[in-house]
Amino acid sequence: MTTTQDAGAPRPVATLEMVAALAGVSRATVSRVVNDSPSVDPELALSVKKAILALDYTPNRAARSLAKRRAQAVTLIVPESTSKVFADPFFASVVQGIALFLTDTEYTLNMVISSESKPEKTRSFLLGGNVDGVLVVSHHSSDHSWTHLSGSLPMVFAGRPLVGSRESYYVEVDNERAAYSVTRQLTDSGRRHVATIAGPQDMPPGIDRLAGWRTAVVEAGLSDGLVEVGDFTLASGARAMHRLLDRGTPLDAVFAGNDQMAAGAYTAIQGRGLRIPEDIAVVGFDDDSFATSVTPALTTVHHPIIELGKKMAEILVDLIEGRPAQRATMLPTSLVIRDSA
Amino acid sequence: MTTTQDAGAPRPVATLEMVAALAGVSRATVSRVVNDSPSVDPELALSVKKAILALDYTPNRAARSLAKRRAQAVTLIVPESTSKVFADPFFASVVQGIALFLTDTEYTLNMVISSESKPEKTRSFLLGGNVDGVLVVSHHSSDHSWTHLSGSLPMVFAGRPLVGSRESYYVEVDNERAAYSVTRQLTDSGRRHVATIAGPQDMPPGIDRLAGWRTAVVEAGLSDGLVEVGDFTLASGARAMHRLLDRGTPLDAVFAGNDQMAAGAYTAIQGRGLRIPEDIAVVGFDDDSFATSVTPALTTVHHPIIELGKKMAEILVDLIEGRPAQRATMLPTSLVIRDSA
DNA sequence: TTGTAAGCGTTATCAC
DNA sequence: GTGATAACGCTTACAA
Repeated sequence: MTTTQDAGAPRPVATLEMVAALAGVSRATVSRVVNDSPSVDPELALSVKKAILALDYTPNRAARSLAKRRAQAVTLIVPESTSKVFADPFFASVVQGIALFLTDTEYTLNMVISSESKPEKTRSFLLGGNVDGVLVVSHHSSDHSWTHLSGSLPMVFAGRPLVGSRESYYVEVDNERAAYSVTRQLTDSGRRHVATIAGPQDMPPGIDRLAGWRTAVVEAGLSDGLVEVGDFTLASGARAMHRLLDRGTPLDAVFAGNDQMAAGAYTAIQGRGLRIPEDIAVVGFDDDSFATSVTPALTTVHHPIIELGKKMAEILVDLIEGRPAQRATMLPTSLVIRDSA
Repeated sequence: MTTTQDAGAPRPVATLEMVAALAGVSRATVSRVVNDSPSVDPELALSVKKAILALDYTPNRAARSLAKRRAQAVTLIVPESTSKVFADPFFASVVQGIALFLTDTEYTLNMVISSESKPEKTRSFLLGGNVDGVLVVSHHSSDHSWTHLSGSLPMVFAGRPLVGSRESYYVEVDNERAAYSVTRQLTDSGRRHVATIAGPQDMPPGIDRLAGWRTAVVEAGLSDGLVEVGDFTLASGARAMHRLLDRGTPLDAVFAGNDQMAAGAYTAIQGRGLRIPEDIAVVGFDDDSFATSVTPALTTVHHPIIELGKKMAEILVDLIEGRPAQRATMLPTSLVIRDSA
């Protein structure tokens, strides 16, 4: 047991007032310099900047928010229910993109776990003026329970919300088109029994990617019956692949709804002594860390996830600051041909 | 550059003043009720509470921070360099634990990416009085570059820092002991050629777990030469396992420094047509989602990661509020016997 | 262009 | 116990 640091005596932080005194100007002028107002004598500005540096002055966020009537903060809502989403590489990258963008702005990123037990707490936090905008990142449909807040607070979603997509702001990729094109990769190379491990059918990405696959196989004159559904986790991919294999029908290729499920499919396929891509070709979606962790490296769709996060943050800031923004933003994907198909 | 267009509907947030008016008391009294001060007439308190509810009043954080000279916020520093840490299930769970604990406090959790390009920005943010405490979660040694701030700001680390551990606050498990015991699981069951895929040797968990393995194999009279080093990623585990297998020496068991590397080892082992656990037994460390995603399910060490995050936050809050706290906190681990060994 | 001064919504120090 | 009233550090009309 040791003693603690003294929390009651904060270290001396310089205030705007002190800067003003040192520079021999009024606080208003310092404030103008700090917020680089257009109209301020360059010479004065210089001496103010010198004083700021000398005192190592940093504006106090609380005071600033109070005066501006802006929190200067955006909140990321993390659904508590699914602790898995947090470990999801998709989620991780989106958050990274968000944080990266916000680093260059005046906004701070804070995170709340949307406790289902007391949604009121989250709600009042969000609506209490503590936050200028909200970001919702979740694959899962049930987590769009915050959609109704979008009337009161700027809000941007990662991916089209299942409901209320017409009045929501969101950023996504063309899942259907991308799924179609990666499946074409399979059919074009002569595969005749192309299955899919689809994502949850109550989630837009799950639905849209399945649709893209279907279009491609039908177009190639193949059966669209080889479908098993997973939940985007590695384990579910493995189970779905086993079910596919257990059908006993011919199978020479599979499109997994994301790379994690593809990795799961790998374990099932290789666990049965089959070879990728010789016996079964595999393609995925996302191009995340799983794609290059597996052997052979996975052919997949590059999903610009970090960009997606950045874009979400950018749009949110636009919204907060009253700039016009598009409701639906589509980011481009690309095919990444590796060794699995 | 006019920004006249306001985003969304700036809903009327009730202020303390309004509550006071409605309840027919002074603002001071309302404030006392809100902060449940001991001395306030129960009857008055009740009517104030009623007014609060009626107006859906939420205290303004900025104003409160300003008056209290406390940010009421703690910051999580995320190293930018390693975008991988973010997708690391360890990281994800720690953050989850932190967020869970903070939900029940007055503190807000915010995240900053410690941009290496401009460390000054991060530094001034932290030291500018915007934050009451700092949490550092990183497996990686280089990311403890913030250690020097711990003199100026309460700070808690996930895991013992490589340097300055005597004067730092941190929470961890007894990595060496746990690694020893899970390795014993292997030696006790008669395995005679027990290898390890160690974590990075510039990181305490990597070092300590290797030491635990070594003690166990030496104690069993076995060779301690079967060591390959990975970086805690799945891919590195696979590569290390291949190197182990390529040695051409007998091998019937392996302890991987974490579950991700164990999963990588699985792909290498099964990819070569060997069987787990018949040919090679595998054990891991962490008991994360990988442990149950692989087949056969992985025998591993349960690492209470969410608890670890909670504990970190708890200690940080203690520190902030001037309560005494232990510098080193050790959390218990347990063995989870599944099917891989 | 620069300064004065009035807030922003709370908390805290006093008297009463 | 309760209520004025002065901070808290900054922004922003409004003057000068």
